[in-house]
Amino acid sequence: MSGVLNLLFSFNLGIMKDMELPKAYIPKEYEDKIYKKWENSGYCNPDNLETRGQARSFTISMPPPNATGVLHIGHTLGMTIQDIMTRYHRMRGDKTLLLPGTDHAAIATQNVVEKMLRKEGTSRHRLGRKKFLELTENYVEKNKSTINNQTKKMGASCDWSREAYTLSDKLSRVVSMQFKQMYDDDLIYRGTRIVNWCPRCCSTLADDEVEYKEQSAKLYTFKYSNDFPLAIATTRPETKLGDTAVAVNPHDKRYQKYIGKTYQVDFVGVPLKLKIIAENEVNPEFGTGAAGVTPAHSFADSLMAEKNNLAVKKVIGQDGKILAGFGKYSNLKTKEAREKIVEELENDGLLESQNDIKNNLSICYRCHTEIEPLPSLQWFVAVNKEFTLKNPALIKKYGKKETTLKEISLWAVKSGEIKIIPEYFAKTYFHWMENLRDWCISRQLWFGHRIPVYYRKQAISNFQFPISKQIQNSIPDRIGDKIQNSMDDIYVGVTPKKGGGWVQDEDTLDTWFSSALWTWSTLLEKKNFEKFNDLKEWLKNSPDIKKFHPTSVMETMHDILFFWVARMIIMTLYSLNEVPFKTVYLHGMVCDKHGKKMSKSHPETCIEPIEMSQKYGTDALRLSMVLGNAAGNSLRLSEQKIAGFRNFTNKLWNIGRFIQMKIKDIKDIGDIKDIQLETLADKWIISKLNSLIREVADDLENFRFGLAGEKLYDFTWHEFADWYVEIAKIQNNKNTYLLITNYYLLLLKLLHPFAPFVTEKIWEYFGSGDLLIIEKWPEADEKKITDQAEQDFKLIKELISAIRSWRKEKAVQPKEIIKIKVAGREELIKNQKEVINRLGRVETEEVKNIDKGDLEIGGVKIKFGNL
RNA sequence: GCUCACAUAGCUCAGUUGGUUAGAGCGUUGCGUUCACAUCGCAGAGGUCCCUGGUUCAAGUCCAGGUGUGAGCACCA
Repeated sequence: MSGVLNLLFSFNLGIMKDMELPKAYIPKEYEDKIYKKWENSGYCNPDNLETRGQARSFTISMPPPNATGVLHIGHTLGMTIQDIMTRYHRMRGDKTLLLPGTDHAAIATQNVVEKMLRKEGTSRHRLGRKKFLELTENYVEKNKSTINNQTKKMGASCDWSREAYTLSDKLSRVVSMQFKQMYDDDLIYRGTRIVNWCPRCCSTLADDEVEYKEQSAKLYTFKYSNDFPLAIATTRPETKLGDTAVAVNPHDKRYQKYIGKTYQVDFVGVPLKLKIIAENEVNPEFGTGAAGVTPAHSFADSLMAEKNNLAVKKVIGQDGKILAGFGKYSNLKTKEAREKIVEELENDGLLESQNDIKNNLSICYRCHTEIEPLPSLQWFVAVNKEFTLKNPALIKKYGKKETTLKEISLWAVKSGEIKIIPEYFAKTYFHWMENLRDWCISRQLWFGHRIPVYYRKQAISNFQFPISKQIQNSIPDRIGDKIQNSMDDIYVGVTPKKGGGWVQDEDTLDTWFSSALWTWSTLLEKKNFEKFNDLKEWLKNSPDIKKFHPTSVMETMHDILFFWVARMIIMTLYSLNEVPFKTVYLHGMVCDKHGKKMSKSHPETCIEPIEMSQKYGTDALRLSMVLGNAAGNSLRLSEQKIAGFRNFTNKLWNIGRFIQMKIKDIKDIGDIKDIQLETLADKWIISKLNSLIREVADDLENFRFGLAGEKLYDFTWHEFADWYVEIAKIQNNKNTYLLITNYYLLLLKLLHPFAPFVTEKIWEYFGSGDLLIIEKWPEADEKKITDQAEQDFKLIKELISAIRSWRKEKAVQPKEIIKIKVAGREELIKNQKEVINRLGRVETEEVKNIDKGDLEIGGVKIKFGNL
């Protein structure tokens, strides 16, 4: 009996006698106070629990919410899962850290602030960079505290002493160091590439910031000129001013004779030099089977241009207008130029046809302006360039020293160094990683990490924001060349270059650049961090890195697998030569009950976490996030579901009330060792409970949170409360109540990760005097798991159900005397006579063995399976 | 176009490496206040596990094909 009953030693009857549990659990009266208790205890900081001999470490870096607004229900889902893992591991005695923080979210935040300015009739340009940034920081500061308060409301047991912010001085320093190191290793370069350019925002956009809108367009089929043999088809004739080739499929018999030839043509008054090239990508079925190649304004064409060493001719400028040098078309908007060109082709008899087609238009996700792909001078991370690994441990596992960011990042997941849950997302990851292009990391924004690059003054005349016209004219002829910087002098470094004509790059970094470092930038030593100029030195002097990195689990929504998760893998493998986390757990999207995404633009579909927490309690909200859901799946949520779990927390509470009431009558606890487990029900419940302990731990270790929660829910309500508590009333003796108390306390522990508030509150009445949050996680006693007891009791349950059903059907009055005839097991049934009588509300007089038929109650034969 | 996931009760979904009679919550029908709980209890109704074929002693689970739904990526000149 010892394992489970040891609890009784710390069991304090005195507390219980003085305070009585109120009739119903009212979460909002307790939750804030309980969170304060956890905070004040210091238990969420693993440093304070070091005496517990922690062997394993368990770390989660919480995905930092954008500092733009308030938490939504999606955050609640993530935080709940993270906190379940955290509380479980903390109770297991692991060195456990849940690290909170916020993300400056450059583009999103700047966008929100700019919108506010617009409302006030001003703009960031009118305010100036310094003023604008001050304003934005104030705004962020306000949001950060809202977010932190809401995180607390959700019960996240994170270590606030380690709270981080991506744009803090400390993390900004890390970002600069990372940039410099990568620059020195030739993994960051400045070059001219085709980028997604929004003419309205005057900024580059990342590939994932581009949205697509289906539209109907006109597909024009025409010849460039009369002396050119092929007709081409395009929806954008104006870009054809920049064509330098025509591509055909190498297997297309119609055009094979032209391949390799070069033609000089006069296209609507503009001279073009066109080479006929062969490309497998060209679909002979589409249009005429010949495609005009515009290297400067199409991603696909720029690749062809690179392969075939074609000239790049820019047609459209950053303002979305045709550049100078194109005669009457210059300075026209693209649409105007298109119309004019089509008209001219028609007049010249070159236009063969125009057909309506549907195609996808790329638009800016912020302002929905049409994106212009155009070449621009930007900073990039080279994903295919070789670099040398330094960490012997990684080299040993990986098998060689030389690698590229793409290769090593693919390897990390393929080799199992990083495990993705659910597994099928690994395929998505591979697909994305294999097709990854160099990552454009510069943004023409103000809010963010300023690029730590400084140029000499005399060179600056060539480089000002917005990128000047002069630059446009200095586009090199070949895409993909690493530009030889036209600046006289360039300096990349952590400490600013001041004076001497040095001026810093105007641009900022993609927000994902800083969040890619999140798992370890947050763990770097905070004290006197300014003294570190070198990342290696800083890492070496950061004890938290040794203790907590690689982190254990990255828990986040699957939509940022690429933008964030993949980039953490890339950047961390590079700078630390280790993985950022061992497991990636991806949750799905929270939808309304109709399966629609909850969106801010439709407030009626949104379920607000704080409102739900107030109404039903955070525990109910948390349970509704986890139970009935599995990794990766979207979660349909309704208020009704949350209300259902509120009922559960109340049930749990009321079991406590019952126990409290009963235990009060017991004056003398006596010696625990004397407690005997005698009845079938006793043996059954302890067997069940130990199975439960084993299964819940197994589920939690294997990230099956929904299953673990459902088992706990089911056991608590439908085994413990519905059966064992009812039988305890029958057995009605001290031993039973002491046992039931112990089992209840065990249950509180098992439920604590899922429903931390109600369990902690009940623990106040029943517990050891210390907080439940650090109680030891129960271990299953395998010896107590007995199939026989479970089978036998299952039979009794079924028999009682059969009797109840029979009583109902026959409208039998309580206490009626019945005869039960069974085929076998009559001894067992005789032994359980009292339980059967009380729970079945009958009086059994006779239990007889019969030869035929399964079961007969009161002369009625009943279908019965398990005898 | 490419890739992936999903399809189980009226609704929302669980179902781990194939293994007793396929489960839960909500809803629904009937009964019920026995002193923890009506935020409760008891009982009931409700399923061709999308279709077809295959592997197996055994398939909701594995394989192939089909149908439907959703998602991600690419984007076509």
